[in-house]
Amino acid sequence: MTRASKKPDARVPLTGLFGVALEAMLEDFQQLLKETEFNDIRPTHGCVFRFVKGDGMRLTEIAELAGMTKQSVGEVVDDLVVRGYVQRIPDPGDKRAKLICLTERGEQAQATGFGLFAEVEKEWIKRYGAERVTQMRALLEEIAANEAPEAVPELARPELAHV
Amino acid sequence: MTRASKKPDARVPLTGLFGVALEAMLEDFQQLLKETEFNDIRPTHGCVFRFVKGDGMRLTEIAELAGMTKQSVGEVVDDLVVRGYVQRIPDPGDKRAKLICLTERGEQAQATGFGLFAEVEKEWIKRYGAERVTQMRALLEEIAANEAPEAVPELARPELAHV
DNA sequence: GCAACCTTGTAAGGCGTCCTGACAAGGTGA
DNA sequence: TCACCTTGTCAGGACGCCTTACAAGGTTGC
Repeated sequence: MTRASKKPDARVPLTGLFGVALEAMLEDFQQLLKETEFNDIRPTHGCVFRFVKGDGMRLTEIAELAGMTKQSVGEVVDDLVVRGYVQRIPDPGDKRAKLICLTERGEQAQATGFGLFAEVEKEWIKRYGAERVTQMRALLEEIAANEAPEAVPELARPELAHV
Repeated sequence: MTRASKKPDARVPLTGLFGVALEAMLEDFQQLLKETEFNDIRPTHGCVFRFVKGDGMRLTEIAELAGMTKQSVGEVVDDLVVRGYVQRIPDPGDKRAKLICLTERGEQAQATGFGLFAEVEKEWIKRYGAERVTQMRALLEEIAANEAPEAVPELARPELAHV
């Protein structure tokens, strides 16, 4: 205590705490996912599953949402095609473009994934308290909508939330 | 609204929110760091700066704390040596081992880094409210101490906090 | 209709971060 | 002393992402 004044900023940086929380939650998620038939899905695939909608999206659009290059997302899509989760169908209105859409299996995987995320969150609510977790979620949603609106279109444009 | 019941789990997963918050805060930090003389420090270097203490630590120990392999941390240390932030001195009590310790420049960088993290947090408190951010930090600290105690020794063993 | 320009997606190659496997040198306990 | 463990390093590779360059297809203005 006598030396406490020597390190006024010695608290663990918030970035570290975010990182630990992210990693822990992702591990819980992967653990649950491993028990399903979709156990070949890796975190990287999330950049597609998070955004792709039923009626198909263009690579360019997904890349913008994910904040990645078209090439990088293209690689992920290639992988998901091989695994049977998505397919590229020609855009009827533009011969350059292809619509990336979920296969039936892909739809199931997406629904399962979102369901498991909800499950993990419920588990954390049990562990740490509903009020605290809910408050944290609310703040994080506000932060996300503020700091990276393009990454969370559902929050930035609430009118699309039920599409 | 009529279709709201179709997607009960359509909230943005917490992992995504953690990721966005982490990225945004890290960017704020790097922005500030860029203005200092320590602007060649990258996020990867954090695995050493976060843990290394004044009187030196072994590679093995840092690797365990960081949850990485010795080889990976060794690579980071190599880089930090080249940049003049740390040095390896032979362990007097064990000829196999080397103590990794901060140079004077390294100590300054570490202090600056922790200071900037505190500054960014203050900025976020201004933006989002002291009470909410403080509550979030408290919860995150509890989560971290629970889910990955080895990664946050200060929290898991509070008696060391003022070392 | 056509030339200049933009958009969409892909191919090729590279970089950074992390891993696994194998090992030499040094410590440790029977 | 011998078998075994620990410490750190070398070599090689996986993975996720990037940059550069380009062909094919739209779009705009004349």
